[in-house]
Amino acid sequence: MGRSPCCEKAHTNKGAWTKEEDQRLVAYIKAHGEGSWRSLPNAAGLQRCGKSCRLRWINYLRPDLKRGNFTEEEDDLIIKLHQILGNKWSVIAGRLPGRTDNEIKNYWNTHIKRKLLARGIDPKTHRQLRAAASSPFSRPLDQLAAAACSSCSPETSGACHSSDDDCGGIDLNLSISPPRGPPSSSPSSLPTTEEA
DNA sequence: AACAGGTTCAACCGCTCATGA
DNA sequence: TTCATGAGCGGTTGAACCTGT
Repeated sequence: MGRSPCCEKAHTNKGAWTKEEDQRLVAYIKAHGEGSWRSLPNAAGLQRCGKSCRLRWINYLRPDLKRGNFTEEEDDLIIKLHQILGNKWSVIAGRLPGRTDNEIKNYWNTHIKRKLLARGIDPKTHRQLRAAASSPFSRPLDQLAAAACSSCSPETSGACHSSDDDCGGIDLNLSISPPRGPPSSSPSSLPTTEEA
């Protein structure tokens, strides 16, 4: 209703990015830095929506991305952070260097959800599901969080974590910090499309 | 070898938030 | 204070890939 489209759809490509598009985007950001996503496509000679460019850069082309499998430590950290923060993927991603919100969101939906269900834990509430209470794998996340933080009880863990408490060796300072450094920090390490 | 069903993940969509005029 | 615009976020989709039969 009166909402202007984010870009001129008639002249924008959609779907998978080509190598050439990736190269153009990387080259442009290398030269001019991130930002001004709306005007970037024109400036970079891309037939793409600015949003699409931003997403492609953040989720795939950024040089500081880790990629590859998540470690057990990352798994646990995601679960704990999700218990505290809920579906704040961007904030969770901010605590996991080299990981993106989209990647974590996908990983949660495909792997961790299932893992928690197998343990008899509701992935939404992080509470024990009744039916699976006797699962040999069950270890209520409440207990996990409480064990990680001596000052937390299952009932109070949420409130506790809003401070700068260091729980279980995990820095849970949740103040919003830029999830990523300046793009110009190491342009030479930009991935080539061959790597992608 | 061929097919069906399941899984993964890149990308899109629509909404809210932040900012500046 | 209000409105317009751009940026960012979370939910969802669908094509590609994998696995079992």
